Amino acid sequence: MNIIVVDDDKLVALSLKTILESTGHINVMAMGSSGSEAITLYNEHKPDVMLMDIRMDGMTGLEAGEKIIAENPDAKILYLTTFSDDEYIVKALTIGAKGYILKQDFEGIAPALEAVMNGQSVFGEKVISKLPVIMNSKPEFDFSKYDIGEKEQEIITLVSEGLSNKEIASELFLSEGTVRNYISGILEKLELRDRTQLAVFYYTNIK
Amino acid sequence: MNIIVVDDDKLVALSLKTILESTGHINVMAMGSSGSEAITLYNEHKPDVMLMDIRMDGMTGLEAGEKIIAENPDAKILYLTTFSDDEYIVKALTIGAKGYILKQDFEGIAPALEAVMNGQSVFGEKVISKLPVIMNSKPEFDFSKYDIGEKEQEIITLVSEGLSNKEIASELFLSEGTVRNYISGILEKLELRDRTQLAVFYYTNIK
DNA sequence: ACACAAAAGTGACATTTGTCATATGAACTT
DNA sequence: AAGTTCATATGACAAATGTCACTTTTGTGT
Repeated sequence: MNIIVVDDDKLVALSLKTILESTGHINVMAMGSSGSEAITLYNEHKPDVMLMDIRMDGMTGLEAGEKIIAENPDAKILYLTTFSDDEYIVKALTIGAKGYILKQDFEGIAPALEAVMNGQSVFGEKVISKLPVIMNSKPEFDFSKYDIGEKEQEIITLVSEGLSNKEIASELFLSEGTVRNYISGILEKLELRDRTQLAVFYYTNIK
Repeated sequence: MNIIVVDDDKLVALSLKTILESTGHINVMAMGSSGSEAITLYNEHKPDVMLMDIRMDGMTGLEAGEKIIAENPDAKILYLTTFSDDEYIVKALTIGAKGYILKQDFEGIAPALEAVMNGQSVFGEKVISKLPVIMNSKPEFDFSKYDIGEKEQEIITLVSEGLSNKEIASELFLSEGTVRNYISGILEKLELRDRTQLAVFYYTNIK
């Protein structure tokens, strides 16, 4: 199997080469240390798999990968990261990377390459378990930043379930007028105009 | 590496055993052919990895996997499927399976097992590319079922962006009254009460 | 040109909603 | 006890919303 290793840190790149070549059936065709180099090297050698760091000076591994895949739709790119970096996972997936594994797990790299070679996708230990969470949950909304208290949050929820003021009032044992006042305050703090915008806000930023 | 193979089809199970053992460093400790058997075998042998079919008579692989993982939180289960079966992917992920690969890809199974052994997760060819889509998209709402036309859909969208009737009217070059009439009709068809409920409906069932 | 249906509009009406100024009462300070 | 704060409440008002019966306009086929 012919691969290319791209890593900022030349020492890491070299170590990888050594480890991988010692397996006997992996051949490191070339090594690079930047995103732009990655693109050049890929086109020059067309490796079976490209093993690339995700964080690099200049062009990041993701940008480079995106370009490579745009030109070579079946390019196989396996990303390496130092710690599992939530934010990049989804991005890596969407550009069509074949995997996302941790550098530390050096024993796992060779098998991962094999799997990728066979058309599969590989993700490091904690990466996958985070996926369902990352994809669904919003960044956790900071109510306190807008000075919104407990009861107000409750009301926001109820409004966002489609309840009328009267219904919310009876649900919370408040008078309808009080509910109105609460909502009025919430709208002002969130700079919204009406309850529908509040519901929209809720579904876009909170739940 | 010690594994257990569980497959409905005993011929398949046997073929897998043969293929995998021929690699030299995979040992098939036991074989099963049903979900309930899987649970017994797992507890009896505590394999490094369990390779299991996802569809089986009686208890499915998923149910069995769920129970196994509940009892053994770091059990490593790698699912096999005949064709990539969208609906199960998410479920498999949420119960904490280590992978989801295609049976057909017999060359890929051994490397996948290696990777899983190393704590990684492996997904077959087309599985991962579907993930972002599956997780975000709702089942595709059937407007025609409610007899809701083009323009009505447009209005639903606008309402769900928080626009007022006046704004929608000017956006769509309609009079405000017409917009109201449209909304009135939509609410009736969808059995909703007001625009806020419509927005809620939108975010829960459509987008 | 006529007829017919679909799309768009109107006006009137009751409700709901959002805003605001102000009031009440309970729980704490001091 | 007087003062302060906080949550809750009231009433009045304007604006937005939803409903309905009915009209006008537009487009399409004959």
